[in-house]
Order: sequence, then structure tokens, then C-alpha cells
Amino acid sequence: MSAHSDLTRNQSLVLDRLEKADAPMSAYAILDQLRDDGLRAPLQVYRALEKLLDMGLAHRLESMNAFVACAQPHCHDSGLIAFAICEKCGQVSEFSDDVVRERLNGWADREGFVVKRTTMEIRGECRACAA
Amino acid sequence: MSAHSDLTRNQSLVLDRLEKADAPMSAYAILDQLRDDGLRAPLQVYRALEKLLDMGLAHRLESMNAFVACAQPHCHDSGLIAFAICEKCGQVSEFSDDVVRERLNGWADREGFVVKRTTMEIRGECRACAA
DNA sequence: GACCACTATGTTATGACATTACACAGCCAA
DNA sequence: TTGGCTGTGTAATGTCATAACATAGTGGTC
Repeated sequence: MSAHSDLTRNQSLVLDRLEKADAPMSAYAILDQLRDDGLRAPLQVYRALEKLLDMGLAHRLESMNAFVACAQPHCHDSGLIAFAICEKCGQVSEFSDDVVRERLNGWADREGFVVKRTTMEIRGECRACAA
Repeated sequence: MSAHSDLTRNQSLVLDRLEKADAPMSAYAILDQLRDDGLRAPLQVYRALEKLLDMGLAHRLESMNAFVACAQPHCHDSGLIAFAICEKCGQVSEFSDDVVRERLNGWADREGFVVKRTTMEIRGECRACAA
């Protein structure tokens, strides 16, 4: 499943936990589930998460202060990712749209704005929950 | 400038403060600046902010847990707003793009996802700061 | 092998952001 | 004048995130 060869112990623990979750998890929720594995302080989780974000293996959902594992192995490559978050069941869908990326980059170019990071999050209800 | 006729006292205080700021403010920063006006507890600010968000007079920037006054009187009408946030000077630019809105709505329609709220935030450096 | 730089780790304390719970006051319509 | 609604005030608490400091492994270089 997950070949996290070059990850440290803490990073592996955190990523595994995220991958097994069916909804975004807060750092403290992750911590609670990893007590038995020896983790005790928030910082241990936050440090692991930071690296995972850097490596493109996890995402941070700004609108809910929570984290998810990447849906696809190299989804960070697609440049700009949008998230659709169901507020009922918690499920998160990832997708990317080249046209949207184009438009935002176009605006930035015209304005002389140097983009570092873009977050796009749609809150609502997924098909199943809206039915 | 601001005809906040139908606002309560606390709401007016908070909105005025936001409008005079040249960068996003956290709820606690707002509170600190309104101590002299009689505000003492975070909740007084959060309650005012909630109403202002509802009325479309202010925005919440999810990626920095901060708030800004609307750039234009009725900018919520444009449906979907993107924010470009300069990490150096703190300045925030608001803009909307119909094509982007189209694309996101298209995705949602196809997926059967019922959209409640969308946040789009670009972090980086504005032209002046990037120079 | 001794040294040094770099990265990861563990722990405590603290800071920053947000909400719950409860009590009271004003306003307006039935 | 009663009851519902909205706003307000206050204290306590809950949730999210980082600073500061100490320790330990790893790998390169002389």
C-alpha cells in the first residue's frame, strides 16, 4: 500500500494514520491515536506533518484546521488542487482544473503578484449526503 | 464612507476597525483595539464578526485566521471571491472570475456536490514587495 | 577514529484562536 | 403583559499551534 521508505518513524506513523482515516484529522486527533505508539506531544505530530506537506504526501485543509493524506501519489505535481469537503460525512474529494489554474495565474501575472501557495476549498454536501 | 445604519453598536465598532486597518486582523487584535470602547471578551468580537460575515460586509481569511472588511459594498454578490494575500506587507486584494466560478460549479454539478461556501486564497508577494 | 554539521527527536511551557454555558436587557408582535 | 427574538456581558473552557531547550543519530571530511 504505502511504500514510505524514506520516512522517519514519526512521519510514517502520522501518514499511515491519515491514510487509514476516512475524513480529515486534526493534529490533536492524530496525536490521540498515536499515544500507544509512543507519541506524547503535539509538536511531534506537527513536525511530521510539516515534512509530509513539504514532500507532497499530505495536505492541510485551511478551512477546518485539519489534514488529509494525498489522494494520489503525486497529486502535488498537478500544480493546483481544489478540495470539496462534505460537512456532513467529512469526506474530501480532490481535483484539479487546468482552466482554473490558468485564470488564477493570469490574474497574478497581470498584477505582478508572485504566487507561493494557493488554497481552494469548497464546503458543502456530497451527493450521498445531499440526497 | 460607511453608512452602517442597521448595525448594532458592537458590529459597527468591529466593522469600522476592520475598514481602517490596512491588513487583515485577528479577532483578538480587533478586541485589543476596542478595549477603550468597552469591549472585554473575545465573544463580543466573534459575535459581531459572525453577523458581518452573514451580511456580506466582511470576509474571513481561512488561511490566516483573520478578517477583512469587504473591498466593495456588495462584493458578496459576485458569487465567488478570490483573495491574494501578500505575506510581506499583509495587503489583501479581492477579485472574482466568472470563468473560475463556472469551472467549479461545473465540477460540483457533475459530482452532485451541493456547494455552500467556497474559499480561494492565494498566498505570495504583491508587486511592490516582490520588486 | 575525531570532529562537525545536519536532521530528527523528546519534553515543558506558552501563545493564539474559538466556543460553551449561563444570565440579563431591549424590542416588537400577538 | 406575555412570550419570542435578538443582542449583550462575563467567566470558563476547549482547540489549534509554536517557542525554547536538551538530547541523540547520521553522514561526510580531515
